[in-house]
Amino acid sequence: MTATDVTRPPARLCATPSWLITQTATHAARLVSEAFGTVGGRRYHYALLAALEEFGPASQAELGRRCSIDRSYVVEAVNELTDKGFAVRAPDPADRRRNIITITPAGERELERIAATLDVAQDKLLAPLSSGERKQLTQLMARVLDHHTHR
Amino acid sequence: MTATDVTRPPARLCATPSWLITQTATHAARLVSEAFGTVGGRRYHYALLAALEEFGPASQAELGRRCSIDRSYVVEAVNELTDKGFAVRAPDPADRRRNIITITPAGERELERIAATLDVAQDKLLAPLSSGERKQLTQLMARVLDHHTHR
DNA sequence: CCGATATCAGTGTTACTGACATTG
DNA sequence: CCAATGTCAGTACCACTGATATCG
Repeated sequence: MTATDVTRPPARLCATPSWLITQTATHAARLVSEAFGTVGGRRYHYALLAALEEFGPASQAELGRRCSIDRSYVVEAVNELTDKGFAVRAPDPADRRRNIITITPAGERELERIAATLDVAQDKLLAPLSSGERKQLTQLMARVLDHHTHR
Repeated sequence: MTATDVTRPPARLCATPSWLITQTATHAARLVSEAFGTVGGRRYHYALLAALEEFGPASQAELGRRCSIDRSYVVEAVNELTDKGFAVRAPDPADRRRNIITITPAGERELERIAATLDVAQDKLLAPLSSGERKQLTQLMARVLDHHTHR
């Protein structure tokens, strides 16, 4: 029995989804950071590169909406991507407020490299769950998230 | 169809549990903060009060272990709880390194008040899920979290 | 001497807010 | 005039690290 487990959390917390989710998110963020090593790998790079690859060139505002990243942070992340040669920033001739961001071949290779690294981290994160349970969890979370991003 | 939905996230992200979890955690934290209003209500207060109520008086180190709160943050949170009269801090005569934290009657009332407020937030958070699905999600998350807190 | 405790100071990430100039 | 865009400065929350003094 674990009746005397000094690390056992209060029952109220274990029954509170928001606590479970925020706690697990902390572990998830740590696992992902560790997977990237301390070398630069921002978590946002993956999201932005994935959006660029799937939907093609886009403005910074569109990238922010798709990836739920604040505009001010998109600026920094795109700076880093262009610094490393993973994306190109160019003014949009049709709308001079916008920048058009385009992924480069090096960026596509980086995307696949990050994806492989991330896969390992997902496996560690969901280690105690079976394949079917992982799919269940993913689908439930996707529905919750979709509900909140569509207001 | 939502084929032209400008807010649709990349498919890669929707299939990445760590992204789903961290994104949902952000929404959860926002909902909980809103529920507490801007009036003081740290998220930690609930965890600490719940631990004190369930396990009785405890040292700050024990509270930190049970609630997964860093020692340095336990100090601040306990300061706030004692300032508001929700807990009492007293030196442990049996071990003079320790402080013994005890919940007060006002703290127990506050705990119930926060619990009711939190219930509403949980309902908003999991709005798109049925009762059975909410239980499923909660149990899956609890197993993942348990795995990582027990190393 | 080692380990645990409480405290404090400081850092890094990230969400958010507000301001601003430019453009549609 | 209003809305959107890109940029920047600043704030808040919180996880984490390290230092320190005290005590078992």
